[in-house]
This record gives sequence, structure tokens and C-alpha cells, in this order.
Amino acid sequence: MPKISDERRAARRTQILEAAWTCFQRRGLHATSMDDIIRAAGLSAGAVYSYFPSKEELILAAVTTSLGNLRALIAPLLAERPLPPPDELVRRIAEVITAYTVHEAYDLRRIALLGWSEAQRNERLRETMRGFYLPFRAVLEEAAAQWRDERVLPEQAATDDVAKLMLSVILGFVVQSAILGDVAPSALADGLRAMLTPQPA
Amino acid sequence: MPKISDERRAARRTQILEAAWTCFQRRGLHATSMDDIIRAAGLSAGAVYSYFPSKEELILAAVTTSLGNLRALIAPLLAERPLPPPDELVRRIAEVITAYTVHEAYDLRRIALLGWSEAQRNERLRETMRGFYLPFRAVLEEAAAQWRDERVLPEQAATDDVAKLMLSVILGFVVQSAILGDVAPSALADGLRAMLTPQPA
Amino acid sequence: MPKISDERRAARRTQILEAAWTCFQRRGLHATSMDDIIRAAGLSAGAVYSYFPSKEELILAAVTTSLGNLRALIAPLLAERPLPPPDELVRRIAEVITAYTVHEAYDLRRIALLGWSEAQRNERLRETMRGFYLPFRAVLEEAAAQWRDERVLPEQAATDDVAKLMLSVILGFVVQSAILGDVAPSALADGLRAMLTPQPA
Amino acid sequence: MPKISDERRAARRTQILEAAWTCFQRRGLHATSMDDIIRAAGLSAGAVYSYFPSKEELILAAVTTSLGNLRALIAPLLAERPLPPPDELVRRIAEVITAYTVHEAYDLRRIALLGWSEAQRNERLRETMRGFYLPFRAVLEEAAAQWRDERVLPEQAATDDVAKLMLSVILGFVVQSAILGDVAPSALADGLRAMLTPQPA
DNA sequence: GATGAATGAGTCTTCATTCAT
DNA sequence: AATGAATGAAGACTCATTCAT
Repeated sequence: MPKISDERRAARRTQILEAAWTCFQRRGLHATSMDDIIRAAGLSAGAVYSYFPSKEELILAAVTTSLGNLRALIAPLLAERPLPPPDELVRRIAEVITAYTVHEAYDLRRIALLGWSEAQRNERLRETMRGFYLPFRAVLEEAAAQWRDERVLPEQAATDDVAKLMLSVILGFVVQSAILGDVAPSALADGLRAMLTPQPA
Repeated sequence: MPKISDERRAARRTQILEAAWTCFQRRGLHATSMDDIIRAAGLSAGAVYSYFPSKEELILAAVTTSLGNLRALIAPLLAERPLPPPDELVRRIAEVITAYTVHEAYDLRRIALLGWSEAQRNERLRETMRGFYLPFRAVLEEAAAQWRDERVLPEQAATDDVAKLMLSVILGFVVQSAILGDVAPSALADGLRAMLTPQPA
Repeated sequence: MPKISDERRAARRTQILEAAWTCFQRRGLHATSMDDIIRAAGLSAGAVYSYFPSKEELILAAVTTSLGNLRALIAPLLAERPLPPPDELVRRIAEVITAYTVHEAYDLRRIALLGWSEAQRNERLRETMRGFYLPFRAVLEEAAAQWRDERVLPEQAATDDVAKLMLSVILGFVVQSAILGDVAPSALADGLRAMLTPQPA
Repeated sequence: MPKISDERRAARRTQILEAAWTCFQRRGLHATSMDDIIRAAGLSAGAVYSYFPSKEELILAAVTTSLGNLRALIAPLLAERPLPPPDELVRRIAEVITAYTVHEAYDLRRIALLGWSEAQRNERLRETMRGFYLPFRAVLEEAAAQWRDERVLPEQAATDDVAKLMLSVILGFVVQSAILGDVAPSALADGLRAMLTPQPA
């Protein structure tokens, strides 16, 4: 038998991963059985196991891929120059997260919550996440420096603290909209702009 | 054994709940077996089941109790008058969350992440959480109104949007400090204050 | 504490037995838990166990008592003189079984089916039943002799075979009316009389 | 292991069913654990569960199959023409029941008692049984009509009542021989013939 | 005597993973 | 390479029985 082409292999991987996402978000990481995924992917057990050697590996891959997709979506927003002000940036990131959610067969926010939860007990997953969020926060810190230079923020503003605040706002948006479901990106942005608006002494 | 006193019953319940918290946060909600909890509580299976009729019920109770404890801790901060400014309020809430974590045998942030994840697939848990976060956000909205009246925020600030932003900041702090573990309450507060500080035109 | 009077003890026993019958017939012998019976009797576990040392004992007592009650009801019918003809006797026995069923809080036929089933795996119960059915069949044999002497049955009729046939008819009535539920005592009697009616050569 | 052939699947099913019959009749329906059956079948838990999704389903299948086998055995006897007289028919049916018992690894009478008992609390089983006994009784009614036409029974005999009587005789034979164990088919037939024999006025 | 909380072995069932074909 | 039947350890939960109070 001829070896399967690399393309086909990659396509299969994606097919499995997408089946996994669908199941995970519907039933959660642990309540989803390998059989659920196998059936959703329309493959055999052996086939799935030839791509992912264990359920843990599949979970890790699913979360890593999600994170990667997210990064690809958000990176351009942070690279834009001139950099939009904080409220505008937050709005656009929130929009990207929401849009992703709607377009694809899975909800990025749900995957995020599942992943964070799982990261509590999975060292490798935790490391993967640190490898994503830490650089992301570093970029936010650069943005903060830019805002400070542009006098959007005060001169003495600690850029690392601003980055932490910004990351919290974004992560919190994910939680809040997943649990309460009524937070529009613009609401978040407007709330933040209210903070930024200078008051008359 | 004759009828046990109400006190002892409550004590046993707490004993089981604490064992559950410990296990849950160590291994996660699903990877924790009832047997783990039973052994951690030092009781028999039957005894545990006479207090909580199922694992789901135990999970629900664990999360609900955590949420209740958290509410009891945060409520006074929001009731204080004069109301501290936004950055100060955020700092104190974050401190309470962090402190709770350290003192008790469980980490409130981990429990929160586990609970959010589980709420995706558990209707009752989701409702319990809505019943907690929605009123909490309503109180934050009152605080926003107060800040607006005190001219801490601009007159035209939408108080509901401010409340959503504030809730995001707090929830995001929980996630960020649970995953990255390097976010001091004061850092968050300082980041937020930077936003609030008026810039010279 | 003064010893409980014998009367009270007997009343308690009956109370427990009746609770057991109710539960058994509703859920079956094995699906009924001791707790079901305990609650139905309105007593404590200890109390029930002071009357019946085990579930098996309780089952045995329940069946034995049922059988005893049945015997008390049927005995007079067989003692009547002149003895009614076979079809009439069958009708009256079937009526007694049906009536018992309706009046009391339990269905004698259901108890019978449960008991027969249980007797398969319970030596003592099987013996108890033999101790009931064997003498009963002996009495039927006496009846057969009487019928033969009265020329209701042919002279050469084997009375033991007739007794076996009669017992089958009665036991079969219990099964058929429990499972199909549409067999009136008179139908059974009429069916039997059709057999007995002499045909013109 | 690739797809198993239909034959092998059917063979496995039978293998499990036979193991179940053996266990059920030895220990009863409820006292038999799935583990008993699994070991008796020489398979793994998963294998058994892939053929029967639950114990209830296995019980239902065991009883249904028994009933089906019984039907296959009895049908020819009722289809014979000329139709044997009632006593002869009963004898042959009783013989078939007894023979089945001896040849196979299970006792049809015991299975019947267990099934009747279980049918009390199992709606589906009850329906299955009605679906078996009602048509069987209908065929007996046809036989009764035939006997009436042949002047074996009186002209005014109610065929439905005769059918009920005949069914009772057969069901009662099952009970009596299972509990008392000393009823030969011929004894039953002879008892019935005694009834049928015309007496001189 | 009575109570009912506690025990813990045993039940049914699931599911990640393997490997014979 | 692919299949999917089979494995069997582990999980949630029940319940007859006991015994400290």
C-alpha cells in the first residue's frame, strides 16, 4: 500500500480535531468519550489512535490549535500602526473572539474555559498556555508603552501593570460572556472608555 | 446511633465538602472519584451518600458554597461608604480572593475555573452561577452610578457598561492569576489607575 | 422498661408483614429494599430487625403467612358436604383467590408468582411450599375419590391424576389471571364443565 | 479485529444467552449478577455489553427467546390434523415442555416462573408475554371449536372458556412440576381424560 | 428496648486502549 | 494501513445489616 500523502494526513488530523472540538464543547472534556469523537470524525478507533496516541494528547492538540488560531487572529490587531486606543483595541479583540465563535463549529470561549480548567491538573497544558499568554501579555505591554508615549496613558504608568489589566479585561470578557452571555464587545469598550475619559478637576 | 444533632450533621457536611474541595482542586471535578472524596473525608461511601445523593449534587454544593463564601467576603467591600475609587475597589476584591485562597485549604480561583467549565454542561450549575454573578454585577452598576455622581467617571458614562468592564477585570484576574500566577492585586489596581488618571490635553 | 406485651408484638409483626406485602407486590421481592419496608411500616430499622432477623426470613414469613391465609380460606370449601362437583369447586376456589386479592391491600396472585420464582433458589421456601401444596393436593385426591364414588367421574379414574389435573387448573388460573388478567372464575368453571358434560354416543 | 460476520455475531449472542439462562435458573434473575453471566459466557464485561446494552435487556431477550423456542415446539402440535383429543394434546404439550427442559442446558419451567415473576414489575416483559399467551390461547380456542364440531365437546360449549381452561391446565402444569416435581405428562392427561369420559346416567 | 447513622462489599456499567485479522 | 471487537480496570452508587447511644 502506498503511504498516505502528507496532505491527506494533515486533512485527517484536522478532521479529527474538529470532531473533537465539537464534542468537547458539547459535553466537556471528560464527559466526551473517545468513541464520541471517533464517531463524530467518521473514522475507526484505530485510525484516530494512529493520529493521536491518547486522549490527553488529543486534548492538548485541540487546545493548542485553538490557541494558535486565536493568536493568528489577534496578532494583526496588535501589529496595526497607528495603534488603536485601549478601548478600541479591546473592542476589536472581543469582536474577533465572538466572531470566531459564531463562524466555526465551535465556541472559542467554551474551549477556553474547558482548557483553563483542565490546565489545573495537566502540567503540559499549563505550560502550553503560559507559552501563549505570556508572550501575548508582552505584546500588550509594548502596546501600553506606545499608549504612554502617545500620552493616552500617563507618563508614570507602569506598562507591565497596564498589560496585566488589559489581559484581565480580555480573559474576563471570555468568562463573562460564556457564563452570562450578554456582553457585547462594544459594551466592554464603552465601559473602558468611560475610565479613560479625563475628568475636569 | 440515635438521631444525630443538627450541629453534627452540619459539621459532617462541611467535613465532606472540605474533602471534596481538596480533591477537586487537586485532580479536577471529573478526575476526582467519589472514592477519593470518601477517603479524604475519612468516612464510608454510605455516609457520604447520605449527605449528598450524587456526585453531581456534591459538585453543585461545593461550588454553591464557595460562591456563597465569596459573596460574604466581597459584600462588605461594596457596601462601604464612602465608596473607594474603582482601582482601590478592584485591589481589595482581588486581595480578598487571594487571601481566601491562601488561608483555607482550597484555592478559590481553581474552584472558580472548575466551576465555570462544569457550568458549560450543567444547567443547574449555570443557573446557580447566573444567580450569583448577575446580582454582583448589579451592585457594581450601583457603584458605577456612585462614581459618576462623584465625578470619578464622566457624566455620560453608561453605568451598565462600566459594571461589565469591572466584572471582566475581576473575573479576568481570577483566570490570569490561576494560569500565570504572577498578578498581584496591586498590579491590577495600578494598571486600572493608569487608565483613570486624567491626561493633560 | 416493661416488656412489650405479646399482643403488641403480634400486632407489630403483622404491621411489618403487611408493609412487606405491599412493597413486594409493587416492586418484586428483590427490588424491594429493607428500607422500603421499614419506611412503609413506619418503624426503625432496628425495630424491624428485632422481629425478622433478615430479609430472607421476612420473605419466608410473608409467603408462609399468605399461604396460611389461603389455606384458611380454601379449607372450608373442600370440607363441605355434599361436595360440589369439580367445576363448581374450581369456581369457588378461583373466586376466593380473586376476592382475597381485591379486599386486602395485596394481590394474592402476585405474591404467589413472586413466591414460586423465589422458591427456585431458596430451599426453605421450596420446602414450605411443598408442605402446603402436597397436603392440598391430597385433599383434592380425597375429593376425586368422592366424585368417583358419586359417579361424577368414571369408576376407573385415577384419583391422584385427577388431583394433579385439578391443582394444575387452579395454579394455572393464578398465572393466567395475573398475566392476562381476563379470566373470570366462572369462565374457568364453564370451561371445565364443558369437559365433564357427557356426549351422546 | 475486522468486522465480525453475522453468523459469529449470532453465535456470540446465543452463547451469552445460554450463559444467562444457566445462571438465571440457578440463582434467579436478580440474584444473578452480570459478572456471573460474564464469567459463565467466558467473555469480558465489555463484550457482553456490546451485545446486550443492559441487564434488563438481557433478561428480556432471555425470556423472549425462550418463549419463541417454546412456540416453535408447540405450534406443530396444534396444527396437526386430525386434531388429537384434549387429553392427548395436553399430554404432548406437557411432554414437549418437559423434554425441552431435559435436553437443553436449561429448564423451561424455571425460566417461565422467573419470567412471570419479573413481568409483574416490568411493563415490556408483560407485553411480550401477552403477545405470546394471547395468540396461543386463540389457537386453543380454534382447537376447542374443532372438538365441539367433532362432538368431543358438547354443542353448547363456550370455546373461549374451554381455551382458558386448557391454558390454565398447561400453565398450572408448569408451576406444579417446577414446585412439586412429580407430575408426569401422562398423569395430567389421564386426569383430564377422567373428566372427559362420559358417565352412565 | 429503640433508634437510625454508619458500614463496605457488591452491583451495574463505561470507556481508553489494544491488536488479531 | 485500517478496522472494530474485545478487554478489564475503574467508576458511581446501593443496601442488608449492625451497634453506639
